[in-house]
Amino acid sequence: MSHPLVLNLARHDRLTVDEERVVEALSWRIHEFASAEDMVREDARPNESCLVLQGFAARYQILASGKRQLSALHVPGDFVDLHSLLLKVMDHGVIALTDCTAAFVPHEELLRLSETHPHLTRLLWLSTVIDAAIHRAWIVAMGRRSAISHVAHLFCEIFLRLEAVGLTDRYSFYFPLNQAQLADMQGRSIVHVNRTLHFLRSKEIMTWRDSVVAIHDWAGLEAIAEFDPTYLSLQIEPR
Amino acid sequence: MSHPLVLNLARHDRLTVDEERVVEALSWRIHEFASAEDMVREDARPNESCLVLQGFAARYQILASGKRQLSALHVPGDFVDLHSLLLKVMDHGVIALTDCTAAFVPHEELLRLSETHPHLTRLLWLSTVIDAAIHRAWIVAMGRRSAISHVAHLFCEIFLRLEAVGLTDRYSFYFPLNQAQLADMQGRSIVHVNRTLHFLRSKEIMTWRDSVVAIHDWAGLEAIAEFDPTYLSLQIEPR
DNA sequence: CGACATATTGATCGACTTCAAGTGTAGTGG
DNA sequence: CCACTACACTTGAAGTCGATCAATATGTCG
Repeated sequence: MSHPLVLNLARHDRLTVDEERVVEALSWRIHEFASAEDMVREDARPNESCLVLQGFAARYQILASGKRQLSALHVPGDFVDLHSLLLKVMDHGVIALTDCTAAFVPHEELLRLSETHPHLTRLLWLSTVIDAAIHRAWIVAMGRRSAISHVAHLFCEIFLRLEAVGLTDRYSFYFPLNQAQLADMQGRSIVHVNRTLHFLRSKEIMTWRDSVVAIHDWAGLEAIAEFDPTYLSLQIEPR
Repeated sequence: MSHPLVLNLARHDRLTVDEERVVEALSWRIHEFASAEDMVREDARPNESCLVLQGFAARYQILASGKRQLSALHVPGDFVDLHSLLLKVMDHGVIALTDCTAAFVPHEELLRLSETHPHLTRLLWLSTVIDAAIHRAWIVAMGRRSAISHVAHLFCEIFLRLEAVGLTDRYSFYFPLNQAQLADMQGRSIVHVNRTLHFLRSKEIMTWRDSVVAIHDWAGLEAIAEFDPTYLSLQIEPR
């Protein structure tokens, strides 16, 4: 069984045996978080970066009014907090949306790796660039898609990302979030998210009950979302 | 006079003389674009990356309905299309919002640089990570700020980014875009952007006439935007 | 006839109005 | 925590009006 980060990077380009060893030799510190706990705090200056092993996490910011916006959702295998390696100061927080297990690695070791392993470095770089591509897809969805198309787009994305890490079962997957968390991803009210879910259910496109999402009409969902998976970079290429 | 990319990178960390030489030795190809021309096309697989020398550019996506959303604004000095180096396929297009001059550098040379100059590589990586941080700020603004706060936030950001490259004059700057382009950044209609600008004008906070933005009450603008410049990473630090 | 000034036209943009649709707030009950 | 209702507010769509500017046409004068 390979290390989760090896599996993550190997989804975009082949790794050499040496590169796999280097990743596995990093000193990973495992830590568990309860749902709603901060994994990384906003404005902090972390000296390690974290990877999600189990559970769902999200990047977030809170406004003075108390309103919260999630700017990214992270699933098992994602190297969530690689950004802090270079940003130094967190512009956002990372929160556990469910109980989570995370692995932390010291920035110092990642810096050393960047001095000696250019190809591995580019793959780490890639993972932050994919984060940015996903951010852009969210911006487009928030700005120009209807509420229904937006939520459909999000479920298309989540499905493909979970499928890539083997966490789907045909067209359904375990998704133990609540509608308030989904509303904070969409930048809409809970009531309105509820309305859009009601619509998708009534059209027999998808359901979400007891923490399980079941997509009954993938083609229909994709069509409503005008979904194009290019931005997820789910192909192996020399990088 | 240093190369624009040297100036860009040196805003976040010191460069050695050797590093400056390496950047300047890259084979830059200069190209001019008329307003509304594509600098990089969506779905393309570019083999070079481009930097904005003059003018304003933006990342964008177009939906089937014809609606357009800009996911980033780029000002002179920005290494806009570094993302394509690792993404390979463009998930978005880059368009000139005004007449623009851009400099292109082959991916091949950037790859070679990444093999030999780890510190420079990290600074290039940083520039993409800052793009991501700006994307997050936009997501938060689109999702949870009022239309007025959103537009105020955008003008705070643009002001600081232009100030960093010496393109401001006290609290005013040349900004030759139109309200339709601003609407496509905000994900709102032209009419509503017009309403928000009217509000800011009526409160004597800022004006935008004849392609010149003048901020009359910076503190007021910052307050409406709840602006925190952390995400722009405008400090020099070892990275 | 050419040189120059004055209209006409069309395109673009900003400002504004009206009305309809989308969305949020507050509250209920399961 | 989900589902739903009622009502108010925010925002969008469509359209009008006026200002500006460039390109073209027209007119006047030497």
